[in-house]
Amino acid sequence: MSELTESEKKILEAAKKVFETQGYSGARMQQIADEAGISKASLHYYFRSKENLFERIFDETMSDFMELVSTWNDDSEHWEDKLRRFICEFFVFLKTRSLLFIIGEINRNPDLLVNRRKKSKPKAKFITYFENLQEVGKMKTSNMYVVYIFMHSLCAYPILNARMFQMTTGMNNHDYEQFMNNYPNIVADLLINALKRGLN
Amino acid sequence: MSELTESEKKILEAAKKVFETQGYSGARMQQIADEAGISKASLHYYFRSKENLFERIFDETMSDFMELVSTWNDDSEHWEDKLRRFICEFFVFLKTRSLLFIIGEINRNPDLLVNRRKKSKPKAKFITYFENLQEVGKMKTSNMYVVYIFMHSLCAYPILNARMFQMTTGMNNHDYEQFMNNYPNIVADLLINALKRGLN
DNA sequence: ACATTTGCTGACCATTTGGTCAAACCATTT
DNA sequence: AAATGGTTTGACCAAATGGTCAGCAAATGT
Repeated sequence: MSELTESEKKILEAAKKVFETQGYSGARMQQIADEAGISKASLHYYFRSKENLFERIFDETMSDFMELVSTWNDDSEHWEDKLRRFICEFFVFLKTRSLLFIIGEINRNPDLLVNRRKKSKPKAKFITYFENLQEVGKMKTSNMYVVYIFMHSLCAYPILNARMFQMTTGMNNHDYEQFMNNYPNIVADLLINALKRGLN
Repeated sequence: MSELTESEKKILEAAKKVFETQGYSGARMQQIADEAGISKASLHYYFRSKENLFERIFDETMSDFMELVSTWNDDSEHWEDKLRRFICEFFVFLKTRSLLFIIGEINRNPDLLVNRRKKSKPKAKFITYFENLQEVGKMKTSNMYVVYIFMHSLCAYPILNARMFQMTTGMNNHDYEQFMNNYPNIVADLLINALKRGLN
């Protein structure tokens, strides 16, 4: 199925690691080659340029995020359970992808988003789902854009900013991870409660 | 009072702009010189090295953040008003500093935090303030670490991630700014409500 | 008027870095 | 065994980049 050779896989894995930690400007082709255990010339044999390789990595991670954002299957599950499950999955997802990399690169070069804008849906399914539920009268009135942003912020930022939070709260790495174990459920509680109560 | 010459001010301003948008690796000494309207040689005349100039900029912004985090004057104002006012001020503050720059550079080189750890307070005043209020029985039981992280996340992330939120919600730049006008108050409402209700 | 310090710069340097290329290597085919 | 075609690399190149330095110019001191 996968049309990638062993070398290509190694390169992409190495490139991902280096780009995500160093950013485009900070990444070095030699470092990627070393990490992949091949020569720099081989790197250029498979991927013409740094720009080329970067786009490959960026697009892949970006696609993952976009897919997640637009994933919201409209089955019969009750919205509370659905939301809680989504938040837990969202959190796990965020821990394994470098969102900081994406945000940082977009900040450096906003065109990275402009090029993608065409492909993506105009409005996150999450928002329309809850707006519909609201119209049917199954839920108090809330601005679902706010709920959407709240959910993303509460899930993403504690991961993005983990190091600084560890410092300002006095927790060490282990404490913080422990602390984060139950965190998604607290977020779910808060949002479910806010939705039930209504948020304007 | 200010012991900086006109040239030094221009350089620092230019360096801040360039470092914050491009990061350390992406920043070019020539670009900083151009932005400041002087020669590259003059840049090195005032600040020995890129590293040196970077530290100056980073430390300044970092200090601003650390000061804000530890700012929580324990006056007689009611905690609800105090919290709401703080959130509004926090939000304005975040809009004028590049938090993404700080987080990105820390991610690239965690030592930047390790060196600072000594100077900073072990625990944010915010947390102890509300923990005390709780003990006196003026408030339901909540994990104040959670409240602390909630507040930071809800304020910072919508600014950090503005571009992607604009895309996934279908708002343009103007709409989003409009939307953000009342946002701090919604955050305050949510947190005050959560604290009154109790959060575990 | 002369000397000295200070601010500033063009020209230059050493190193780094993305990228190229001819040649070697290796598995498969003929 | 020779030819073939894909893979890999050391050696090399040109441009970019952080940094240096002798010297100029303008203020400042004597």
